[in-house]
Amino acid sequence: MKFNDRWADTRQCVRFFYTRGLQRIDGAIFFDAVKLPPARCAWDSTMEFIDTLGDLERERFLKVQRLRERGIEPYPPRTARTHTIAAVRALDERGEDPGVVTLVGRMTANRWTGKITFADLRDGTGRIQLFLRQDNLGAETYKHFLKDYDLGDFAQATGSLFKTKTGELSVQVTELVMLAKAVAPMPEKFHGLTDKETRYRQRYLDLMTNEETRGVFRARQRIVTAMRAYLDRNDFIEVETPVLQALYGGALAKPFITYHNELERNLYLRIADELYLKRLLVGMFERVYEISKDFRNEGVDATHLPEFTMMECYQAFGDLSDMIKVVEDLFVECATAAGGALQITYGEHQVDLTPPFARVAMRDAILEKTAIDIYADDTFDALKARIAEKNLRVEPQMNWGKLVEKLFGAYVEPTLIEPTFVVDFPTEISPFAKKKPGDPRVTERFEIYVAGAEYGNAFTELNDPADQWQRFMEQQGNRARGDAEAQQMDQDYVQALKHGMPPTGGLGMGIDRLTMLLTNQHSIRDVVLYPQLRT
RNA sequence: GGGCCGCUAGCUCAAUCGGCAGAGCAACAGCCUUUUAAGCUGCAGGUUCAGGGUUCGAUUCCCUGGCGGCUCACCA
Repeated sequence: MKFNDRWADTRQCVRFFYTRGLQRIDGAIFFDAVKLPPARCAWDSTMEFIDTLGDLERERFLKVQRLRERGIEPYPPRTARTHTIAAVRALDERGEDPGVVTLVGRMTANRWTGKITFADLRDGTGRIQLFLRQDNLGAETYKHFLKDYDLGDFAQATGSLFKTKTGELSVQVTELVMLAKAVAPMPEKFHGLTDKETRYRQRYLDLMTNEETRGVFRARQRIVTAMRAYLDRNDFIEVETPVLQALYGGALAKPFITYHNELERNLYLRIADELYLKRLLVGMFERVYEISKDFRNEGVDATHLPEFTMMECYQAFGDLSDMIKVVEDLFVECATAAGGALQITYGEHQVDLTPPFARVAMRDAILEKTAIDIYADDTFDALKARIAEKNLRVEPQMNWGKLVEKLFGAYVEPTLIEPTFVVDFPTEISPFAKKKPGDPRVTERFEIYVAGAEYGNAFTELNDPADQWQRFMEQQGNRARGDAEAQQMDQDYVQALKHGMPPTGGLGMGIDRLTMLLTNQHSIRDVVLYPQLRT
């Protein structure tokens, strides 16, 4: 512990306040710690708190105590805001003068020139300049401002609007109130906070410092709102399905396992909403959707997090072509909400999101890029050879569908820059999609690709209970051969299908990745407020 | 999981070949009544991620560990 003069000063100040505050004003007690009561009191715990502070924080905490000594509460319970900063600016732009206004916000910059200080005040809606002049505030208040206010403090400023000689809208402050003293200093104002770990772990610092970060998350909110509005408008009903599931399913992925004490059994965190949502169609809801977190116990990188946000929607009496329209509409709605334009920049790519989007069959796309016909007889070994060229891992249990998927991912996916629907996915990797009429090797399924990445996945949903049962059985076989992502048999789901599910189109879209695309962010961690980091 | 890179003051970053650990911002003591990353003077601020090793001497070289980033693999 450092016992420098500043620190001793803070101690004295704190002790002074609390002895007085606890009605123990007594010269003997005041400076004689031995006579303080042995029981823990506010003074003790405040002392312990001070011991946890760094030097700069102690300096600021000293100001907290100084304010209290003078009868000023540094954390008052209420404010008297009359306008947001954005509202004041809007009035000004219309040429209206609101008269005396009271604004609240965080002080983010000070430029002082003697008996005048220009300060920046920022609230959730914008930034405005405060003009603090000794002549307006009075010498004592002005000195109090200089001594006790720091960058980062929340303050309330009252005054009238005027333009400085450089033409900047400012508040001529006549009254200043501390709303919340910041004990810890803000990150540096010019470079801001760049350390990525700190930005993710202490997101509040990132948000208070970096305008771009706030912009990304506001855009994300607009994207989700636009998506919901579109689905609501088109008679999709928003529902909630279980996160904790006795049997997980609906996607090919590894789950998180948790344990229920009273039930004495394992439960799984859902990997998809699909099977529960489609049961609702059996129950005769015609259009349902859910926007929620899914969990997959897999790798963490720039496009994968263990928890991520998914939108799934299902439309009874619809099919793949209806989902194509939903996807195209959603891209238009969300892009408009996020940035206003359908022509977007993503990294080095310029992309036009104006429908209709291109369509290509998986076979044709692979044929074009690799000269391999996945339908030819010798396909299996040829696929393996080409995949080996790419240094991709070929597991012995991989079937034709998995090899096709690998090849597609390596040779085709990165080349799909303009929005493209890829159709006709292998049946083996599409256990919930209806087979294509006349060609049981592939399904009525598409994925939408933009800028080399996938943003959505849709099927004409499989509603034949016998076929579904067989697909589950095949998955069981895959599992037996070591495929950790294979589906478990879901008898109850098959039972539901036995009661009849209407012909249905279904779609899943990753909200995080869509937000990445529309905000030009290249790590999923930058579009999730609190991303899981390694540890 | 593999490879590469990084971790220095509250923040952003320096430190030559292994030779006294520095600057800007923030803070502190002052000056300055229209500033825009304000300016000026002064002062203070460090477990150089942790532990070990080599060395007269380690921020620097070596080893181990921690945390992170990028990338490859895995994966929706």
